Amino acid sequence: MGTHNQVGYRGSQKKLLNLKEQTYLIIANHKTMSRSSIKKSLIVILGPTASGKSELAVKLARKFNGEVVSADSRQVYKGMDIGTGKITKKEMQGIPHYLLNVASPKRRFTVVQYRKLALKAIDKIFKKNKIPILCGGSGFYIQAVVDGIFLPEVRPDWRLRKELEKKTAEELFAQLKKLDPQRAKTIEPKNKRRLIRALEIVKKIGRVPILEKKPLPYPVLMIGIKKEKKELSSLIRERLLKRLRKGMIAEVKKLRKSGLSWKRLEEFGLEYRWVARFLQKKLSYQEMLEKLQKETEHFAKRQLTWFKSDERIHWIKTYEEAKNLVKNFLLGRVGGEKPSVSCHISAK
RNA sequence: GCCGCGGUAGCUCAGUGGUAGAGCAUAUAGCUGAAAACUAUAGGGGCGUGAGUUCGAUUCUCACCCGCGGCA
Repeated sequence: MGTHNQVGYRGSQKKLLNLKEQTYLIIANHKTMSRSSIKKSLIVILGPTASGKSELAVKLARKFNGEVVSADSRQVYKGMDIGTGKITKKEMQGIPHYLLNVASPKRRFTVVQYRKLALKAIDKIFKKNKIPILCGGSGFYIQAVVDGIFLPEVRPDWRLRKELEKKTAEELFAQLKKLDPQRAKTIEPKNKRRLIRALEIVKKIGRVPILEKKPLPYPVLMIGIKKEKKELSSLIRERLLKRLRKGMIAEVKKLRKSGLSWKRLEEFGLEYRWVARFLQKKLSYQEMLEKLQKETEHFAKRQLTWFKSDERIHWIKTYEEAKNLVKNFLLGRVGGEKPSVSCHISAK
């Protein structure tokens, strides 16, 4: 858990905020919300899968002169469209979208790359005097941008990882404990993937540095789409059937043909994992449907677990609510009871 | 009707003469360069029914009930 609080951020941010608020007040007074006077700020749309994030983002972008930056760890890949529910040209309604199709599925894309590209995109949008809308369901990616997590400059070493993969979690944990007891204290002792990464860092730079965070220097409004569990489950079902009708299985076949291994498809999870298993005749069509439904519901639950602890998020049910939030946010008086910006960890 | 196999957690099944386990499901949580990935925690069972053997039976014996397969 985040025990290492950076109280320092709070203070400096507050100062920043006050300055901003004043600016906004002036704008509000003059009732001149013209493009050129909009100050830097970021809107984040998040929520569980199938909750309707993309649509909301486009609507808000049209209303408030914004552009969308995707925060989806799978939509960054080219050729993965139907299975990831990537927005279509038509659905974009002329609103530019960034961070879609920026990577080849043959290579592994990571948060660090995402963060760099996303910040670049956001900057580009600011230069056009527009409002960036970060939209997606990958909590880690959103956090990387908004809280500015700084991960150690150690690139993945796949050869080393393959070596370490052979060991058991117990062995890896023991090794880490010896080399970096500090990190060993907080790591999940049975999570091989994390243990391997930690050792990778240790072997390169001695120890895993304490996580650094540098929140964005401008206000952020986080909006979460709230859905009842039952409704979400039926949304997932409908969407799944729609994807199949649109040719999701053919898409996976095509990816396979383009040279992706079954193992790689497995890694993508959900639609790609289960369609791949179906294509390998490891289960029936019906079983695939059932599995996919369940797994997607689980995924949605995991997403909510991730977002739940973040008190900055304003949970909404309708477009109207979102619209009002954004309006007030841009006027500098967003939800008085809730700080629009606060340090993620200190909120815990 | 006869023969065989089976009846254990919501489901699929392990298992033992000293009152039970796994996977999945359900609920909950974590997350330091794979995050749709990866990892963990919890609840839940008169072991088909009745009798017998035994200090003790879910485990052995018998009868019965139910399911599946074969023979008639």
